[in-house]
Amino acid sequence: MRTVDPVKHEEKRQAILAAASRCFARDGFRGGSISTICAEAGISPGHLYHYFESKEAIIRAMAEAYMGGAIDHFTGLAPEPKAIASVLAGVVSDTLRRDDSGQPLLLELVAEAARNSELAQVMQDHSRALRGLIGDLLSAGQAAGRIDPQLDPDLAASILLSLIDGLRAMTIRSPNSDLDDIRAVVDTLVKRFLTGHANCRSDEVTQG
Amino acid sequence: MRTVDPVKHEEKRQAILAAASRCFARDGFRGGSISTICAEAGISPGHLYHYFESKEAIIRAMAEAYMGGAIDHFTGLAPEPKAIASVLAGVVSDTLRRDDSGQPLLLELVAEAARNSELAQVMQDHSRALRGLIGDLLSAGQAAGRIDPQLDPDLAASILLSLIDGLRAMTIRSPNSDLDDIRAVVDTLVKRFLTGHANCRSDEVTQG
Amino acid sequence: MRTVDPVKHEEKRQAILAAASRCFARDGFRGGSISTICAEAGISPGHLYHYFESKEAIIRAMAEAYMGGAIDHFTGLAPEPKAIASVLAGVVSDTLRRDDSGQPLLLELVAEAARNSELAQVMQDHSRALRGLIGDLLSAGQAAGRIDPQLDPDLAASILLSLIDGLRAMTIRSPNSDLDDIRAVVDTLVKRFLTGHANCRSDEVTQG
Amino acid sequence: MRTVDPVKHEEKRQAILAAASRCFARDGFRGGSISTICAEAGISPGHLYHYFESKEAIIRAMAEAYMGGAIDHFTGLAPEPKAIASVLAGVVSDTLRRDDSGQPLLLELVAEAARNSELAQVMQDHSRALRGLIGDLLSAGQAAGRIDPQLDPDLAASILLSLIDGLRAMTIRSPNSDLDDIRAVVDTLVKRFLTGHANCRSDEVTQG
DNA sequence: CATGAATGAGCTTTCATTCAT
DNA sequence: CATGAATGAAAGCTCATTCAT
Repeated sequence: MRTVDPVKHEEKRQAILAAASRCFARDGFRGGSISTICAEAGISPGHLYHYFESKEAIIRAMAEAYMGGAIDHFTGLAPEPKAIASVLAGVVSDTLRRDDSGQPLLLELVAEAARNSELAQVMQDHSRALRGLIGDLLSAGQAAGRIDPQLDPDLAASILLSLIDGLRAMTIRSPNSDLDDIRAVVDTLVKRFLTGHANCRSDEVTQG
Repeated sequence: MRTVDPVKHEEKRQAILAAASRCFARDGFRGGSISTICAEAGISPGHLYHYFESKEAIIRAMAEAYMGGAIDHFTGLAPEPKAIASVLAGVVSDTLRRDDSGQPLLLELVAEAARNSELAQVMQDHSRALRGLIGDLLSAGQAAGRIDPQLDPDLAASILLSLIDGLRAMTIRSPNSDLDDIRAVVDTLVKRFLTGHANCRSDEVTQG
Repeated sequence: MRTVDPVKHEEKRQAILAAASRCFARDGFRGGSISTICAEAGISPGHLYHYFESKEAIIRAMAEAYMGGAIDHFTGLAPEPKAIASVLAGVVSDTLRRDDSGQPLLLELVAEAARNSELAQVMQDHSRALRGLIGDLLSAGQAAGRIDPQLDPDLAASILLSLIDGLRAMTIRSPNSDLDDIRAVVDTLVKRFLTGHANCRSDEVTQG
Repeated sequence: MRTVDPVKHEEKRQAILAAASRCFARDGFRGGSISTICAEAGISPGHLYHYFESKEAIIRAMAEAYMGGAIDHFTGLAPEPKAIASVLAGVVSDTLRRDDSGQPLLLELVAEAARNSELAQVMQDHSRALRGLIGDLLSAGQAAGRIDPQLDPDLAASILLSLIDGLRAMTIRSPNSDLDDIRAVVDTLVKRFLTGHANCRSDEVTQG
């Protein structure tokens, strides 16, 4: 009757979650099977149920981890108020750069949330948190006079998140696009949107 | 020697497709089963295979119909060159208005296309077509001096489509948002993006 | 209310049977489907049931036709009593020559008869008839002093038939065999068996 | 960390194979269903797939086991060179004696091999091996002066195998035959064929 | 005579989950 | 902690057969 090492337990849990991510990214939530995940994680199916009570629970945990990552990403951001528009434009357009193999997962997650209320809850909570973080940045930018003061920070944040989601869809819709070109235009779009200023080409704005 | 009405055949096919849409919207592509679809369509499981050779084929047909609808939507648009920015802004923000029960389907479709190459093909073809239609509108707008001439029409179209996709995700991410507020901001975003002009609040732009 | 032309009816029946033969030879009795047969015969599934009451009935009719062909083959044989051993040896070894695409059917038929009593009956009746025909030839040969008089004609006939069946299996077991070589040895075997004489090499016997 | 006994696994595999043999012998390969096999083996349908990856795989394994048995049978044979003709005659005619419930399976197997290339390969490999074994016996007999030296051992072996196959068909074609009578004649046939000597009635030859 | 729409049982296979060891 | 044997429901799909037209 040994005591369980909670650290090891958590590590294993994370390893399983990572394996699940890979499987789900490859095969989708319905297509990825428990036995595939077990094979990928190098454990037996019976054992997996010591860490997660169901497939559902894995998906939920994964969703939390996935979106938690996004929150960390934005939390880490603490730009000079003057540069906020540029930084946000960069964050959005960087969606297209990250060679995140989990890319497809986000869309899968959103689609699944549309019919799984528990997942929907997780998603809403995280989206609210994200909106809050971005909204704060925008407010700071407005205080510094670099963001159009008439924009509602929360609504604008909401739309920026939508744009990020949409760009993930784009890589599937139009996989042959030149990502650098797209990024430049996205950059322009975000800056024009946030500043409300004329002629906000990337070069000019970063100069100003 | 009675060759039966091909019109009836096509009608039935469409009815099955409609039933499938409802089921897939409710349960997802993997979750929606042939037997559910048959129940919804009021036919026997065996009979469905007189109309579609596989579940895959149903999904493909659905994808084509779904995206074909979008193309029709944009093809129907023939705005005054002067009003193009406004009209496109309206189209984008209207994504949020349509109580299209097929809403969740689009994301599902994109997620599925990420791992189903045949579906990916359908999607790419239609996306290209859509981009072309919107790009033409933008070119016309540029010729009329109402759209920023420095924007590449195809890239800009691509991003508008992404935005539409992203807005669909938003209704899931933040179902409690006030859609009218969102629409107003989206409107602003699109106009600022396309015109490149300062202070492009909806009211002002439509006046100009 | 026209009167049915019985000749045309019978022709169609035969055409369907021929189509069924091709399908069954290709796919087996269980594997060959009614709809495949209909496609091959160029008729609709519903119509097929005007000619045969069930798939079973088709198989039965086919079995009868198939074995009837063998009976015709042997009935047509009316050799000089002196030559009977040679002729029979030729008939047996010719099994390997006929490019009868229905070859596999015979084995299929026998295997099926092992578990389908109705088919078994058909098969037994025809086998008895065949044995009778061959037995008569053997008796004639014995009367002419060219067949070992100690052989029971019916038993010997039975074994010759077995040999024919077995040779059909051989083309599947050893498809790369040189059929001419095999035929020569089969020839020797049959002659030695029937005559009971020493050194019955084909050349010598036919001379003698 | 308990890796379970691979012996038990193999035993279960064999038990399933045995159950499958019984089902296939009764219903044929296409007629015998997975669920019937599972019922016969006393396991659940899902569980069967821990042992065999498909129905096809079961059939293949069965074919291998079945034909492997025949090889063992012949490998076990190490007769005095003098007695080879008798021994082989006995082996052939014993086909009719064995109350092997798998009898019908062989024909089914051959028929199936005619349209299943993987099965055909298994069958050809085993047939070649069998021919080799019998051919060696015949060569030994030839060296001992008891087998007609002009016979090609491989061809003769091929034909003996065919005869065995054919005798299996006979029990279906003519189930009312007196098997002992048949066996005696088969015995005669084989001896006459192999020795090439006159009057090789069983009694005489075994004396000589 | 002829069609093909329609059925529904049954097929092979997959999979989340449980449990004895 | 860890295994993998075992379950059974449900999946996608096929097919012989019937029937209105």
